[in-house]
Amino acid sequence: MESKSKPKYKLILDAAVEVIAENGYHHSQVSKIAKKAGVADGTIYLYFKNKEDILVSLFEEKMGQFVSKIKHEIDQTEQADQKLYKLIEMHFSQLSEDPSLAIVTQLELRQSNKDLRLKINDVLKGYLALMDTILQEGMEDGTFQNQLNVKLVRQVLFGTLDEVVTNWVMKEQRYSLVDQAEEVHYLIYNGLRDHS
Amino acid sequence: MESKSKPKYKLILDAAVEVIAENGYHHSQVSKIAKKAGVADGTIYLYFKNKEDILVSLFEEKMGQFVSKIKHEIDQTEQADQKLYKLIEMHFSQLSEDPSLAIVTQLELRQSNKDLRLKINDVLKGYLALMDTILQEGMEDGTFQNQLNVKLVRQVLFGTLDEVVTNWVMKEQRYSLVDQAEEVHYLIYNGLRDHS
Amino acid sequence: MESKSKPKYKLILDAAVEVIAENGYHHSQVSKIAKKAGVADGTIYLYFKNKEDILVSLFEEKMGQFVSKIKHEIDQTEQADQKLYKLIEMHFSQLSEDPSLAIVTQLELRQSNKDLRLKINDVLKGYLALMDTILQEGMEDGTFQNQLNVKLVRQVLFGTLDEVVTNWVMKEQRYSLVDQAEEVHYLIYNGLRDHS
Amino acid sequence: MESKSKPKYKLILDAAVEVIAENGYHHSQVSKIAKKAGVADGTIYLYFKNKEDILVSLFEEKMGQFVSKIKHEIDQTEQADQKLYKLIEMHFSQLSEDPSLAIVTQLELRQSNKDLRLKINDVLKGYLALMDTILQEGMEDGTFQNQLNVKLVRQVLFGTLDEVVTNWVMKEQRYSLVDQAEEVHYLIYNGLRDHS
DNA sequence: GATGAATGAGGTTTCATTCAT
DNA sequence: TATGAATGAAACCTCATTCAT
Repeated sequence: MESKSKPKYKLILDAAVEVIAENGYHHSQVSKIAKKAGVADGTIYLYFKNKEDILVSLFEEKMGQFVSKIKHEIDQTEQADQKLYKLIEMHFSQLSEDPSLAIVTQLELRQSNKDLRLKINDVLKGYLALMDTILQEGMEDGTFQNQLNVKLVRQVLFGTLDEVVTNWVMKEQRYSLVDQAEEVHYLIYNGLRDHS
Repeated sequence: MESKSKPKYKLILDAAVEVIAENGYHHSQVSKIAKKAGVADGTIYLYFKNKEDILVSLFEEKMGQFVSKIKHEIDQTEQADQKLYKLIEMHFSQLSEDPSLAIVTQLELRQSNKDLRLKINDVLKGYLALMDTILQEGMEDGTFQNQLNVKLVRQVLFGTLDEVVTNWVMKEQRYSLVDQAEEVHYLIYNGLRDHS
Repeated sequence: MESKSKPKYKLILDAAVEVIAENGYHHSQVSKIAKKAGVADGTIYLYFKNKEDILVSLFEEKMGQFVSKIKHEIDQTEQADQKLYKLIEMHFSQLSEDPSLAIVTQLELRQSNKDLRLKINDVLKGYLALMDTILQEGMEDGTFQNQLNVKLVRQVLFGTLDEVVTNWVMKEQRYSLVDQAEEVHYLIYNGLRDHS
Repeated sequence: MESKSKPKYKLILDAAVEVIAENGYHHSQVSKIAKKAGVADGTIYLYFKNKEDILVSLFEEKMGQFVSKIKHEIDQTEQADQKLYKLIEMHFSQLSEDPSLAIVTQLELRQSNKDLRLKINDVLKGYLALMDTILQEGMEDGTFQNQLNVKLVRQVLFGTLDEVVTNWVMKEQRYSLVDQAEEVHYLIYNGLRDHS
């Protein structure tokens, strides 16, 4: 039951992350979220169209911050392979620092239906575009091979990161996720660069 | 309403795949599966403990065949990189040939609760072990670098395959999945082999 | 479909008595009770934990009134044998006046499972204690023999009342129950008093 | 899974008593009874019309023996008050000797519906008639008062016996039921005899 | 007579959403 | 804005009974 002067909108989203991480997606009733946020059930519907809208908004909000932080770091980095490293490292570090969010994104939100997952994918597009940019840059400046199938490589990259984080979450975060950044970067980069 | 002389067990599992692929996990009532299988609702419970058991059995059955087919092919292949290629190619081809199954494994089955997901992970272990074997072999015979972190590489491999298939399913199978095998193999293999 | 301004809690309990008396315990679905009470099915669960809780509450509520009315009358009576008579007479008269309740307590509620029956027995304890008090008093002031086994006599008394009422209910209330009070009192009292 | 050469009819009834006493009325499925009797589910229906018929037959069979044993003893007794004592004592002793039957008759069979209970009451009529005979005899020979309302007295007697046995069953048979026969007889007899 | 695989009707409870206040 | 009491649709599973063998 947080409160202070935070706008109710944010209050509700933060409550949602906590409630879902604690109870799992299917046991996260609207009434539970309302209680944790310190508002009435009905109030939720003044700020969100329906339950799904809470989840999409939650993902938009968190993912927006997630991506913009990575973008900011990358903009201060020169070489494409360094940018790739930064992306991997920050992907891991940000989720490491917010385990509740990690549980929600890696496990709980996937239990939602197809419609919601399509909307979530929309939100992800910004992140995927960022990956594309790095790859494109690297191809152009010779860091990576120049005939890469960007869409496919992006799937390799995203699929890898996603799987590594999910494994870490399912193993209950018993080891350092960030420590794996270097090795993951090596494997991906090694696959992408020109060895000729 | 299929029937012939198929044992009811198989009849029900096949019906379940179709119904789930058509209607989505959460709209796949037991009664719908029973109808499609051409049996009474109660008959389901002569063969399965409960609804979840249908799903676990479905996954066990299909995944068992999936893995054993790949294993069989790989046993007839010599070099580790060729085995890796076979695995990727057959992973893609088998799911290409059974789009209903692909929809179920990539999208619908993930909507299940944590318990079910843990059971599904158990079933996956056999497949992951197969990957480990290939990697180990390749490290020993010099096909791959010999200091690889097998567990991590396996996550790169599985994460990549999973993501590529999911993308293909979400894009409604509008392109050839198998055609991507070569490129995926190249990227992974390139990341693993020794370039010195 | 009653309503007026009665609180829903009471509305539901009254509906439950009627529905159970009419349809029998096993054909008294929650939805039937809800309809008779003029509320939605879900509303029941705002006031009661589950279906069993309706029954326990019903019994507590009705039995509470039942006993307290008898207690009140008895407190205004002097002699133990007169108190005994009052108890018998009011036991009969109260059930006579509410035949639905009589059907429910004598027949339908006994069809419940062991757990529920234990809870019902708990509720009965207050009534049995009242009987004990009367017996004790009568033994002390010489109305009854002074070496009675109170627990056993109470079983004779309660068993008799219960059987007489059940017979009346099963004979579809075709005769006056209250008219039997005097004779029952005579038989019991005659058995208890000192004839020396 | 008994067998030998017992006819299946008896085999099934004996199994029914055991199963109901062990599992309670509501958890005594026909299939469980069949298994305990060592026959197939369908076989039950060669000997009994339906499930209810098993219970009625069970009660008829056991109650028939119960009553005829009491009758036999009573026929060898002269005085009405001694016959009353015999009836009480044997009522208690027979149920003491077969606790499974006691549980079934006092607790489990009462969970059945109204129809079944009416049939059970039919079976009881023979026993109640026996009580009537004793009372009638006693009234005629002056052992009891001669203006008794036989039907009502019989309810006092049966209600008392039933309640005393039920209490003993619910207290898990932790004391001697037969030891209470004398006291119960005294209370009833004292209520019935002429003190003038 | 005996089997047992198959049937299919039936009911409690949850929870997202509304709307009168 | 905010409330929270009320709504009502929706589905898994059990088990008495049947009937082809």
